[in-house]
Amino acid sequence: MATSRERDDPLLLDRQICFPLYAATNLLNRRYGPVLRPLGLTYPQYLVMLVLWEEEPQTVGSLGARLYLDSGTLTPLLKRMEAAGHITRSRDPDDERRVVVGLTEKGRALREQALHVPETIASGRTPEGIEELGNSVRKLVALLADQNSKA
Amino acid sequence: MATSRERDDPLLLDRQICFPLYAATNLLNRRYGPVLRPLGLTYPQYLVMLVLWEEEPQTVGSLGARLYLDSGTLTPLLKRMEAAGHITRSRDPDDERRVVVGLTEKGRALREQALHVPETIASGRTPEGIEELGNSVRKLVALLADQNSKA
DNA sequence: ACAATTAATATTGTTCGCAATATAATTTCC
DNA sequence: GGAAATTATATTGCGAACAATATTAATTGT
Repeated sequence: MATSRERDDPLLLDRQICFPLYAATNLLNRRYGPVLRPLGLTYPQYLVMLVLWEEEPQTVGSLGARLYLDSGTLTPLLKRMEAAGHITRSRDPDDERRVVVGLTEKGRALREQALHVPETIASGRTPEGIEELGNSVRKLVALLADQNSKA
Repeated sequence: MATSRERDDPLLLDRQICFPLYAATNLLNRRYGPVLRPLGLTYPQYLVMLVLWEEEPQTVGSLGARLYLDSGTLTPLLKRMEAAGHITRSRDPDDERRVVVGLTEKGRALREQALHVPETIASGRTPEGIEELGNSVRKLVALLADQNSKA
C-alpha cells in the first residue's frame, strides 16, 4: 500500500516551496531582532523606516502598497513608532481620509546608526548566489501580488 | 550632497534580501488562508500536520526542530489543534518532561482533503525556475539555522 | 544518595498579521 | 446639488512568533 513517505507524495514537507520561505523569514526575523533592538525598532518597523528614508512623507496606503501590508497591521505599528518618537502622523488637510506619515528629527538621525545594520546581518558566510536568489524571490513576490490583486 | 536615493545606498529597500522573503511569506500566507480554512487549519497548523502525516508521533521538540519554531509558539498552537480535534497531546510515560503529539482519526482522515492543497495553491502561472528557487532558499535556511545555533 | 546542573515544555508579555467590519471623507452620476 | 458608490483609514478579534522566565523531570558529579 502507498505510504505517506513516497517520493511523489505532494504533501511531503520538503516538497513545499512555501515552507523554506516561511522558515527563512522566521530565522531572519530572529537574527534582526538583537541588531535592531538598540535602535528601538522591530523588523517591520525597520522596513517602514527604510521606505521613509527613501521618500517622505508617505500615506498609510502608500506604505502598505510598498510593503504589502494593510491598515490593520500598519495602524497600530505606526502608532507605536509615533509613541517612540520616530515618526509623525497627521491627517492630510487636502483629503482628510488620508493619514500622512513623516519622520521626526530623531527618526531622520536614526539613519546613521541603521547604516551598519546590513553588514552586521550579513557578517559571516553569505550563501553562493544570494543576489540571484533575491531577484528570483522578487519575481515571485510580483507574481503573487498580481495574482492576489486579481482574485 | 549624498541623498538617500543613491544607487549604492545600503539601506535601499530594494537592496535588502530579507524584504522579498518577508513579502513573499506574507503573500503566500494570505493565499493559503482561504484554501486551508475549509479544513479547519491555519498555515502553521498545516505545516504541523504535514510533519505528523510523515511521521507520528512526534514530541513538541522534534516538531520545533523540523519547523524552526520554539515551544512558546508551538504550545498554544498545538492546544488549539487539540481543541479542534486534529491531534492528541500526552506526557511521555518514560520521560515526563516530553509531550507526545499524535494524530486523531479525524486528523488522519484530513489528509485526503489536504491532497488537493498544493495544486490549488499552484494553480495559475508558476514562475520560471521555482524548483531551483526552493533549493536556494533551503540552503539559506540551513545556513541561517546553523549560524543562529552557534550564536 | 543527594545537591547541582541540564533538559523539555509551559507561561507571560509584547508585537505582528489578517479578515471582517466600521467610520468618515470624497467622487460620481443623475 | 444630493444620494449612492468609492476610497482611506481605524477597530475588533483571533492566531501566530518570540524573548524572558518559570516549572518540572531527568541526569550528573561527588
